[in-house]
Amino acid sequence: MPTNPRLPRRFFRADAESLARKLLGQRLVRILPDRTRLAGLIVETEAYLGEPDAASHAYRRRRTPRNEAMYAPPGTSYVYFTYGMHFCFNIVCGKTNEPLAVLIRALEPTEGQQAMRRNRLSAPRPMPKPIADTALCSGPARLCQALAIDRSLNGIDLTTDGRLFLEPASGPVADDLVQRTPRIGVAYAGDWAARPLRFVIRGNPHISRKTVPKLAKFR
DNA sequence: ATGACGATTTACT
DNA sequence: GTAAATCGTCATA
Repeated sequence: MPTNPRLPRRFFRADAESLARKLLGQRLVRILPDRTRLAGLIVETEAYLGEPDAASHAYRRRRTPRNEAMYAPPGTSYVYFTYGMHFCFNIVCGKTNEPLAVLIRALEPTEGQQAMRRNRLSAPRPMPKPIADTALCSGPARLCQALAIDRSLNGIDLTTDGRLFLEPASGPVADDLVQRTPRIGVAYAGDWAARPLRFVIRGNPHISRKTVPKLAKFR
């Protein structure tokens, strides 16, 4: 049976800012072990620029077991565990050995919302009320939970793997629909905290925050 | 071996 | 608006 086209390797062979911009409107697809297909359109991303970027896990070319996947070829996944309970999913870009990545921060769910909701209702904590569609994948850890993305998907090749990949969706998002803001949760990064490296589809209800973050304290 | 911290989310005032 | 949850990771020693 025919398989849908995917974004090819060359799509990811780009600097992090360009890729973060180009990923808006593209489709992220997750196939579960039972063959359930989950998918959503990317509506929020953040670029992490590697060596010079104080907010990046690869700042000063730091290389540890955790972030090893950042040094892999473009189109590799980088999934990391944080705050003792959450996973976040990135797409590695640039060239091999150049630790650039784009964090996927929110999706507009398009397929498998029922299964997503089921995934969200399990760990780490049950939720009291039904989850609105706009809250299903509106945050980097939420979307990982909804799509059942965990450590087992770290370092995989998104251009060939059958479990997690990207498909081209509606054409490029128009420039006037793209809004840039500072990145979320990187106040520790000094000057880099203020750089407008977060990309969102303006006004989309599935993004993680409604308002532009204000700059928190330095240190 | 130890301790400080985190590319977050949720509940609660 | 503030704080708790929760533990792998990494720098330091």
